[in-house]
Amino acid sequence: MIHSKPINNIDKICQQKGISLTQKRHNIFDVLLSSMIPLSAYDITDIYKNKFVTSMPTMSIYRILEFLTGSGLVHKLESTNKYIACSHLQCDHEHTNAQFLICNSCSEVEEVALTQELHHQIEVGAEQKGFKLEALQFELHGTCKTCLKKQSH
Amino acid sequence: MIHSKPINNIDKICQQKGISLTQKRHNIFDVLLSSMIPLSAYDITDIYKNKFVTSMPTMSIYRILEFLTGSGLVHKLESTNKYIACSHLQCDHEHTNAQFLICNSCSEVEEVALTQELHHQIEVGAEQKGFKLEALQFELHGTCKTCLKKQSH
DNA sequence: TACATAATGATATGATATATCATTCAAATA
DNA sequence: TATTTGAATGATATATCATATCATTATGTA
Repeated sequence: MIHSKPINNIDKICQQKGISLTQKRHNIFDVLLSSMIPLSAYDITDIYKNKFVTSMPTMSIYRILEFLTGSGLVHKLESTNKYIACSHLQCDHEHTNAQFLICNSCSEVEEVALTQELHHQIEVGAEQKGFKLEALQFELHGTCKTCLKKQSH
Repeated sequence: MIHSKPINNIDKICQQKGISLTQKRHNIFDVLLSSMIPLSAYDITDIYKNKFVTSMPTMSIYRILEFLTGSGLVHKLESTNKYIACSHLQCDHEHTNAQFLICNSCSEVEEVALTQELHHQIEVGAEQKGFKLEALQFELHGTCKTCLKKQSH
């Protein structure tokens, strides 16, 4: 179990950042926040219907996911095509350099900030090839602590 | 233009590695090798038809791509859902740690070996979280040398 | 209220991918 | 050479992920 603690002050954060969080956007964020594992837009559709009784079209969910990822509240995992709430919203630093430890066994994800040091090294490596990096997002697949323990039994 | 030089000794390499490269697998590999940019399975379907006159069902192409990626001859870019021929087949080292510089402007990709140093750092960072890494694949998005030059004009 | 703009809904369709069963090919052996 | 067997490929259906577009509704402001 590598899930991080819930975020309760999302409204305050959004107010500070000037992000307009409608009720529905808030709901989608809540669905992601309540989930132990990343969800697809269609997963969210199903969970939303159960959780909020009323249903939302998947296309609206995609739109809201786009808004939430654009605002930095949610990340999209490119390697699995799933979405996850940012677990570093409390921090005041930028989150353009995220590193995700994705467990192939239980699907849980831990979000880790990339160290300045590491980021710098990678950037310099790219620069040597004449390549200008944009935001980094590393998706590291493997096995989490809990699943490793289970396997060793 | 960051494309690497073509690989002519693919058959010899496969023989050495014990990879059974059928004509059709060879053809798919050729399509990828001839392309400056990563291709989707459906892209390959179209190109294959033109290049080899006869057509191959996309599902067969998926199967062959699975074989080729499993053999290490081809990489799948998770961030774009496209496939690319490995450009380090000549080398005798393992290619479990690849880094791709993906140009968002021209779509060309440069495959760079991850340094032992960097790999080690990342592995240790993950280990500190109790996380056991599998093969690393970093997909770095940005702008390549050529496109940067063009933009500055 | 009236207007303008942002947010959401509805519908259609495109793009990527897997599952399954049938058929063909190719190597090994009788 | 004929036969067998397993690997490779074809065909069909369908699941999954995603975007485009136009219509409608909600919200803030003059």
